[in-house]
Amino acid sequence: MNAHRSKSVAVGNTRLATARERIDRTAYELFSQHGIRAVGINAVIARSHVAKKTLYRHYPSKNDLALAFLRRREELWTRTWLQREIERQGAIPGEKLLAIFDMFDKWFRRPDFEACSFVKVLFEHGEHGDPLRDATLRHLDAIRLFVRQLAEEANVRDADGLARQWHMLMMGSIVAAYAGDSDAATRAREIGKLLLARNGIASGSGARA
Amino acid sequence: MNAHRSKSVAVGNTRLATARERIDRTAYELFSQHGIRAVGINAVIARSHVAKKTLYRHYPSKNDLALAFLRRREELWTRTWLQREIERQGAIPGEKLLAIFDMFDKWFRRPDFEACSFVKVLFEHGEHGDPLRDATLRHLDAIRLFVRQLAEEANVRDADGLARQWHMLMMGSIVAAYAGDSDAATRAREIGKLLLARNGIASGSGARA
DNA sequence: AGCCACGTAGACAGGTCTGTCTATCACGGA
DNA sequence: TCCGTGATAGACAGACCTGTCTACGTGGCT
Repeated sequence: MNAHRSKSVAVGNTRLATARERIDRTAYELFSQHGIRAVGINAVIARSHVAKKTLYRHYPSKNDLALAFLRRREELWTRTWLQREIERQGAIPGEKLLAIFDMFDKWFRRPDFEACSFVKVLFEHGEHGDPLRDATLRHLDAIRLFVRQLAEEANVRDADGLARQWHMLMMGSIVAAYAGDSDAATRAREIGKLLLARNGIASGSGARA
Repeated sequence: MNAHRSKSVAVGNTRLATARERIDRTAYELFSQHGIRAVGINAVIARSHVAKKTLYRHYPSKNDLALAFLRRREELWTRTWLQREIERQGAIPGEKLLAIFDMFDKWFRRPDFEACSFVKVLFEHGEHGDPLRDATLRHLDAIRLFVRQLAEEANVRDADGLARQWHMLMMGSIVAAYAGDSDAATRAREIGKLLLARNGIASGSGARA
């Protein structure tokens, strides 16, 4: 598949990559920054230097493009960024869980921080029956299940319960950061330590790693 | 002002109230249920049985109507619902703070629960410079300041810090509930008790009031 | 050489939304 | 009685957005 220009040199962002790749990357940039509703198809094709017909060949509708964006977001944000980085943490029980908030802290301080796409899309397309809503819920579930794995590794009694509380903390800190509190991750981490202590996990010193 | 039909009988919802009142009530219903973006001016005028010209006489633009909706939301939700109900709680330190989550629990289980309008609008109109964003942030601040008052009443050391953590919990539970976890308030309440204990407040038994 | 699949460029239809404007009605006060 | 004010009903302009369609170009494969 991807004949013709598919052997294009792998370059920066928009130069000579496949049309498909340019679309995907541009949609990712624009959707994650401004949300899905706010970005029109015309903005995507203009920024990716692609003909409208080409975009609609690869994605029959904007909805399909949005679903592909969410999949890519899980690939890049959840798996490659969050999970991969967490997995290289030490094995002290609870260490990985707390490390989530250390990563969030850096994330929240990025100048282009634009909140979690999943939460954002959940509120943008929250109407029941919207396929985007359902997809978003599945992606949020994936994150929560990852947290549950970490909780199981830490040998807590009710791993699912802790994971749901932890996930709630994560989302709460994202909203707080989005509302302007750039120390939200630190505050959430503090609460996380209380939760770990309540579950019989010491979780080292009081200071941040 | 409000001549002519202004002395209309105070009735149910859309019957014979002032045009202004019908607009306000309809905008509140529709905006709080579906969000601001999703509801068009035409939907508001249709449901409130008002001429488009009348609406634009009272509110020069949809933006103004949205700002008025947010003010009304603070009036009805924050002040009349949340604060008034909390203030009639007992005076045991931390009792009022925990009562927030008892109210949230009922709120989350309402079949028409559609999340917090402020959080929703924050994500819908999050672009920097949008006047709706700024207004929303002020309304969220008002809630947080109320929580801080409660924290001060409870004599905690860092009332502002606790209020910010508490507010984060509140928003996190709202997102979690919106994502389908109807027990989100109970989970948040549990965390709240840990926070109170850490601040030297006993907070009664383990069971819910 | 010639076909074909993919690409670009952009006009266009059809829909929706905001906000304006016209025409008409009804009530209260001078 | 007649005027003014606010209300109704709805057509309309203008913007924008999705998705279709036409016209054309070009490189690889047979």
